[in-house]
Amino acid sequence: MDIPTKRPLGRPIQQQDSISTSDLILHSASVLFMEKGFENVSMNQVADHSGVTKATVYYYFPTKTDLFVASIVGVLTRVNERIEHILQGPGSFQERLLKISVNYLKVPQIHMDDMFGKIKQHLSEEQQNQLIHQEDALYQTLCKGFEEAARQHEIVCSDPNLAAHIFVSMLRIGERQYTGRTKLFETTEEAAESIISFLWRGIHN
Amino acid sequence: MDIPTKRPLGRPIQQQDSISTSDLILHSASVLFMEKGFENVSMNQVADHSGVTKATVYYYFPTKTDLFVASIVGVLTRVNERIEHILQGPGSFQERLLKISVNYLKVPQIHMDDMFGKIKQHLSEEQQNQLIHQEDALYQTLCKGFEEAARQHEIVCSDPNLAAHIFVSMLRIGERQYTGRTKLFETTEEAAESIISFLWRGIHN
Amino acid sequence: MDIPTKRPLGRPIQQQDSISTSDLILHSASVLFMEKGFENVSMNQVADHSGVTKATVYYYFPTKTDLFVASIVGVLTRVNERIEHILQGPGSFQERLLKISVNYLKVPQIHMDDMFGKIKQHLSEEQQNQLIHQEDALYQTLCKGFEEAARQHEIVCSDPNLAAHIFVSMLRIGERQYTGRTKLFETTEEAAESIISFLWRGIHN
Amino acid sequence: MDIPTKRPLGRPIQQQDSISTSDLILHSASVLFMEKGFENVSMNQVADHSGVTKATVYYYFPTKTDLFVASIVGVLTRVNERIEHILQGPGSFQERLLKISVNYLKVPQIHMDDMFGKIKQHLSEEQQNQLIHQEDALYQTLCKGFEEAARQHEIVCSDPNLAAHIFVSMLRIGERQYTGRTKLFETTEEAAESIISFLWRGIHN
DNA sequence: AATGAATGAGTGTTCATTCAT
DNA sequence: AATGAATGAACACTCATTCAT
Repeated sequence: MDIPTKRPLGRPIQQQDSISTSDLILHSASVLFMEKGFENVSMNQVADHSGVTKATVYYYFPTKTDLFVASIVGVLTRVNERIEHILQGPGSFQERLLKISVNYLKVPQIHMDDMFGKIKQHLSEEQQNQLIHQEDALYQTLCKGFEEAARQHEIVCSDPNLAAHIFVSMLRIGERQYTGRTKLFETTEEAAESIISFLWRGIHN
Repeated sequence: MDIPTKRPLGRPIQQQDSISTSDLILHSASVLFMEKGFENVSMNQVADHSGVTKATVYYYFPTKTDLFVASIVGVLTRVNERIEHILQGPGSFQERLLKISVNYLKVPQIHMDDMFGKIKQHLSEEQQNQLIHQEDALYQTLCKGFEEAARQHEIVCSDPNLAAHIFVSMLRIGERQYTGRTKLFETTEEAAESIISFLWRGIHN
Repeated sequence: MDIPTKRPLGRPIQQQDSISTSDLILHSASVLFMEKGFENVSMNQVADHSGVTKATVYYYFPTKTDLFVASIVGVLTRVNERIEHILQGPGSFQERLLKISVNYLKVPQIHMDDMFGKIKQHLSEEQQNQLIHQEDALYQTLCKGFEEAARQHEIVCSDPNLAAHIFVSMLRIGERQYTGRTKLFETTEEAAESIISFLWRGIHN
Repeated sequence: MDIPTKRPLGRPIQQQDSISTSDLILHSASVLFMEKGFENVSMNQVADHSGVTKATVYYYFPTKTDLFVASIVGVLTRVNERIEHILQGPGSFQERLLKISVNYLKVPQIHMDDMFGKIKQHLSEEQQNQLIHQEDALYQTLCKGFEEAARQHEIVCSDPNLAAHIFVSMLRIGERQYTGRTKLFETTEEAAESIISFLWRGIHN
């Protein structure tokens, strides 16, 4: 019988340089939500994964959807920052896009739009807006990247916003693991390269 | 108070030329599953939507996942037939692809791959295979279309399989309704055209 | 896909020397009920085990309890006949009792009285009486055996009815398989002998 | 219409010196399980009988079988203590055995072995072991009683373990209420005396 | 004689949420 | 700040039974 390390009641002594309980929960939540999706994660699971009790989770996040929104917004924010950083870095546009692709593909199931369609029903308008806003920010970052690249004549692109969306959409196929017999790509890197290469050329003759 | 037309117990009087109960359920199920996703549809909802009792649903489909698989396989099969039919029809490849896009986009949330990632956990290996097989069939149909078009020199395409996947991936952005301020497209047709046009050219200079 | 050998509708051609459907069901039922107990056997299981449909089971037995009573009465009747036959056979009383014990112990879980306590709640008075009557018959058969043996001075026994009940009760310990570390008996025969021997020292003169 | 005193949501106001909810449930459960048997008691019934909701029952006992095991182990433990206490008390062995019998017979359907056969299928190995262990403890207590009595020359008994089992087995007939016309005993006390008397003639010297 | 289709009432279990401490 | 105890509503699934064929 292993005694579960029960926290004493009351406010715990704040450990120096230990992350706050709320961040702890947020982190657990985003991991779980991204892995399993909204409906397949229970507040109990979040609590267990965080090492706190369910009531504590509720202390910080009044509802499950609040927790969901907060955790996804957090992830999107970090991804956005990462993309921005890469875009402002060195290299040709194609090289930077490749870097983004690889990074993006390594975040499991970040493709929020998939979720949104089905999860919308659970969210308040306010909560939807929060998510949409954050997602938009991400697309705008990419959009600006395409715009700048067009201005520099690195690419030809009449609708950079569309390009941004199509780019993200295409990335998704890099995740396909379950494709029956013929695996599409061997590695994340290969996937990224193929996709970028396709994006560049299209199928015209 | 509206009295719900309750069926009596026991076997109902055989109605001539009315669709079978099992097809009725299957239809309700596919509508609901595609609209809300696996977890957000309860067997009770399917039953209500079909106008039968939950027990009747279970009479035909032993588990929820069985119902899910059966209904999705049905949808995929019909979509596949439709695509095949369009591909074998008249018009340039681009025109036919456009037709497919419009059709495809009108089926709400047919994008199974999104689901799979999260739903996998609920399915037996056998059930996963069924779904994968059906999805593969669809991609193969498209793949053949790209191959043939390449042979006819309508397009240039070194990897028709990849092209098929990318095509489907791109279609997905046609569904984006919730994109905050700037709606991407006004109509399904416009979406289809923009996407096809992008697919054709890519972003190269 | 194996096609289940579906019987055609309507009355089947009566096979010569094939047992009647009703007996078939009765047999399956008694096997299942004795193995798992009343509550753990569903009408569906009985139907499957019999190779007929549930509706057919209901055609012969209007309710589950009716089927239960009929099947148990059948078993008890056969056991009673068997005991009577042994008692009227050759050998000393002790030898015949031993034979009964071994036979009895090989019928799994014939100890109806255990069941009765819990199953009573499901049975109508009439059904309870049927079972009780059949059980009584069994005890009376044994009782007469003890009486006769006392008259023949093979045993000393002031209350043969009590002796009969105690005898059956004792037999029950022969079934104990799950007794933790120390198994009580190695074989059915050993169990029967030990029990009879114990019983004897209680009824000898 | 009697308004059922509904508890409000959330943690209830701490009542001083009132038994814990978990004990309350345990008590209800053991009463019900012993009266009706495992399968005929629903979690809803346990909840109603305890005056809590089903969810509360699940708060303390994760599954029905867990509740069952916990409640039976509790009963067996208490019975064991009671027997031990009587055996260590004053009086001849026969007198003490009589006391045990009367006590034992007043606990309805404590005869676990009956249950086990049928209930096994629902229990995990671990759970079965718990039950078996507790039952064994009880038989060992009795066994030691028989051993000690033999050492004191109060009885003659070559196999005290067998004697313990047979003793318990015999007690069972004291419960027979449903024996058709001829009731075996009028009172519990009479039953106990008859059984002990019968047992004695089997172990006297 | 035997069946296929349907049902109503339950079962065990989970979950998001609430509240006194 | 954090918790333990409790709830109401739902969920997937089962079962004995009914009835037109």
